[in-house]
Amino acid sequence: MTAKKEKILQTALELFSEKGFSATTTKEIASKSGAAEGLLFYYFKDKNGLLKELTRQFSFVESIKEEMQNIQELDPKEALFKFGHLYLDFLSRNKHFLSFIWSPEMTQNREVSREVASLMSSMTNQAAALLKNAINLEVDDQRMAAAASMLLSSLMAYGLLGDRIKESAMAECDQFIKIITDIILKGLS
Amino acid sequence: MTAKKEKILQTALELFSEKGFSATTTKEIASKSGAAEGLLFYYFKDKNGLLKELTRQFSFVESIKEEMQNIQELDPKEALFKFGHLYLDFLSRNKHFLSFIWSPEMTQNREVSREVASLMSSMTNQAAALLKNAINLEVDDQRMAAAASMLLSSLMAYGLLGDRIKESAMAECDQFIKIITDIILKGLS
Amino acid sequence: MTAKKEKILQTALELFSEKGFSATTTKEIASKSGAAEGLLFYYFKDKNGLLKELTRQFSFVESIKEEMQNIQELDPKEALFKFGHLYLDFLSRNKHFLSFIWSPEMTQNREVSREVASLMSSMTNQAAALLKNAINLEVDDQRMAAAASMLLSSLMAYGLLGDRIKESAMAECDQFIKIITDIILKGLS
Amino acid sequence: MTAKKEKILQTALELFSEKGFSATTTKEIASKSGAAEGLLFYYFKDKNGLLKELTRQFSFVESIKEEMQNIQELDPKEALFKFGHLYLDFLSRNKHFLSFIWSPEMTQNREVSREVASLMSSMTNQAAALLKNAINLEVDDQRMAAAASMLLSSLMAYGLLGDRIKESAMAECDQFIKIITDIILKGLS
DNA sequence: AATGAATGAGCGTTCATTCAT
DNA sequence: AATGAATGAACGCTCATTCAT
Repeated sequence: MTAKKEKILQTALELFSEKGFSATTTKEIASKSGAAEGLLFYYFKDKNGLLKELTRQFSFVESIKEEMQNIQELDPKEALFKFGHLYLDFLSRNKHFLSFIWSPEMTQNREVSREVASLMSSMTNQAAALLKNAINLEVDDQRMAAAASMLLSSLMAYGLLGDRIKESAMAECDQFIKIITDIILKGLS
Repeated sequence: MTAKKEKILQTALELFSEKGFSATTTKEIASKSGAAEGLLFYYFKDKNGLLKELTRQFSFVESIKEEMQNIQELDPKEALFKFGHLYLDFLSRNKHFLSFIWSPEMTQNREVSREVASLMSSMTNQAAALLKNAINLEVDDQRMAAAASMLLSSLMAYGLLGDRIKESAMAECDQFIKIITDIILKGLS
Repeated sequence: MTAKKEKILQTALELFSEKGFSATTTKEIASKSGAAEGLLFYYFKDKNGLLKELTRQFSFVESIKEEMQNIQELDPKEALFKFGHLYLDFLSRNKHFLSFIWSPEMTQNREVSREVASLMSSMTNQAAALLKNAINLEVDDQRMAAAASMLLSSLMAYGLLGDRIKESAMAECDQFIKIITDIILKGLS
Repeated sequence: MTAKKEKILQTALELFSEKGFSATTTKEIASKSGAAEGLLFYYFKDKNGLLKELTRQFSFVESIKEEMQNIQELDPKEALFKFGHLYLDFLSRNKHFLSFIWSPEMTQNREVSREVASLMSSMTNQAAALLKNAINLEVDDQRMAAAASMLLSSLMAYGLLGDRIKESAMAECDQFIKIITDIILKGLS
């Protein structure tokens, strides 16, 4: 992919995340990325095409998946901790884009919604698998699914809302992950 | 306040929540609320004025605080369950509006942010208090804060992201609340 | 209908006739008619809506129909002559618009084509009826239809192509009508 | 001339005739003719250059003049019929192109206009000559010119407007030619 | 000769906003 | 208080055209 195309995508990502989709103009994307406005349409057909490409790429940020390979070999509890860490990293790196993806104007968009749903589903499955490894007992499916969802949503709230809700008593990152995985594992047994 | 002004505000709230601020046109608000386009500007000066007026009357925030009054008198575990139920109801009722508030185009608005932070803080405190009542042991503050956050964020994910994440194994509402409070209480002890 | 709407229509008619549909810009129509560009879309939805309205009105130029009432009472041959005259007038008044209507970009347009077909069909019928009155014999349908078509197309060629083909030997208007009606009537008997 | 240049010209002629000049894009011409967009400008300088080159080679005009050579030797009435047939063929073959030539966006082009006028004039002369041969009497010039014009314009209307006017009673091609030549000849005598 | 990425003026259209009534 | 015709800046997008290769 050419450098100019890449630059347009990156600039669009920044602006959409910062101001929203409708509030970002194609002229703004073009001038900030140093390309002619026409080029944007030459590559992506229209403004929505740009968005589509962006969410497609974002879902490909299964760069986490690569590191998941190494995780499998760790001690189960450490693996869970490491997973929490990776997820939190991912969240903080894509903070703005995630809040963009969940905004009303995106929730209405079919393409985007589909990508997001598939991403979330794969994350939940991974979390459930790791939890299963970390405890020795059989746990019924509903309980397992709820536990996986708890893990992810607690991390998500911590990571995304972070600055806004951080109470005085709230633990630091590592500490927080340890506490919630501990509570969940104890709670499941 | 006249009925027409009220109607415009309500319609605007609905549309902003559903489609976002920029993606909603004044013409749409006017026609859906049965007012002439000009009236909107007569009352609120401009589109931003409408939004400002809207954020000034977060009546919905008060509504949940009131509902939570009578919880205190229940049996601790029942109180916790009831709390989860009320919160989930609140979330699903204001689903769109909450996602609107958190969208990029709104997070720049200081007034909105402050209001929401105060709501979340008060909910976390209440959750922590209810959890404390429901277990008999002393728990250290960080653990307690983490547990309260887990409870709220799990419910939030369940309520807000609902349609997007609901796995086949995911429990129904009541069942879900029971499972997560159970896990948290067991996990804390 | 407001004066401004009328002015826009008239200006559009002139410009479309002169330069064609695609080659005429909405900005040009707006500025030449003294209206804001937005007004054009307020009244007609889009550029095509303007065109549609124009052809609808044009077909209503059955103003000829009113004068056709008076024709019925004349002597048959005089009626035929008068009809030729009216038709020639109509052609010369709408010369440019007619050549516009038959241009490739309009022939592709369904709406326009339908209007034109209905106009032509009604003209042919009237011509056939008048011819029938002017001769006393029975004539078979195909011959009659061909004669009516001859009458109209001869007048059309005379009226529309006029300036371009006028041969030195070509008769003046009245004379021309007399000659061709005479030839047709003689030819039919 | 290279095959590619030829292909571009031919494709442009087709598209201009079908959709009009302004409504045809250079991109469309390029892709349909299998050439790169740039090549079009390399050969013809700009879009107008393409059009100019196109009008310079009205080969189709020559084609009909040649075909008309051998008519002279036939029996007068047969010659007249054959003439009508050739003319009608010519019209239907070049239908789109002729309507393109007559559209508002083209009538401004002097070169085109001149070429067409010369064609029409030569056709009218030939028609008059054939008519003169087919009847034995002397006919005055105006009557003769009118009759020739009737013949040509009736055929033109039949050929060009064809689809738009064809009434249920309208005769088939051969039949139509016979009827109108018959009417004209009878009408002249 | 031939390509196609890149350009930017200008297109049709939208929309917040004004204002006479 | 209430209307809706009227405005024009700015939007997303198209297109003829250029130019490095």
